[in-house]
Amino acid sequence: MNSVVNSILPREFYNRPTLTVARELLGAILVRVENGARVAGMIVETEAYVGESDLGCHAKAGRTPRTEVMYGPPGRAYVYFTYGMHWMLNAVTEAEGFPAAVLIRAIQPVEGIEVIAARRGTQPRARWTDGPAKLTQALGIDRALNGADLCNPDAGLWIEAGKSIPGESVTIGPRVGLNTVPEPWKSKPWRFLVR
DNA sequence: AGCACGATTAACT
DNA sequence: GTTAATCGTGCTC
Repeated sequence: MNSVVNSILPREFYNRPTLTVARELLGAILVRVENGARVAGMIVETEAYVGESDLGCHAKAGRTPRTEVMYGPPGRAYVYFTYGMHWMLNAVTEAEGFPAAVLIRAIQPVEGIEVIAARRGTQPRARWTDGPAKLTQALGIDRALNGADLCNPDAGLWIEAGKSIPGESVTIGPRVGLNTVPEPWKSKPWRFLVR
């Protein structure tokens, strides 16, 4: 193989139950291309947000300008702004018309270390990309990528197959930051993390 | 038109 | 452990 792009995960990967996609994204490589340069990291933490009935999911508000992308086809990026300053990256999952997505919460830097260091260098290396808003800052992801097709390399953002993470290396637990979300949604074990 | 709050982070006591 | 930063979104009036 001689391609610059290595096995981009296809749309069928995302067109499956969100929990399955969240689990299988662990070990995959999130790739951003800016001005022809690759900045990439291995995904080590994800969370699933599943449908209008999930009161932790933005789609609980139904179809609105903000949630529209989640109702679209799988394999697109849902990027949203929160806390007045942070961008979060999700991969849209399941069939078109059903709103669901996987939040990418942490990556381990693999390529483009200099670019990441330039953006995150004020912090210790171990904290460069260990949070959902940290990795979007490190990879230069913002509203311009909302709705981008992760299955089309022209968009400059995609996910490649990476290494398989064995079950004994995966920790599963409740999603983080859902402080005012009612039970049982607040405690659903929909967070996946590589030890 | 106004308001409360957020799938967070970094700095500080 | 606590808190400021900072503004888009969805809901109420």
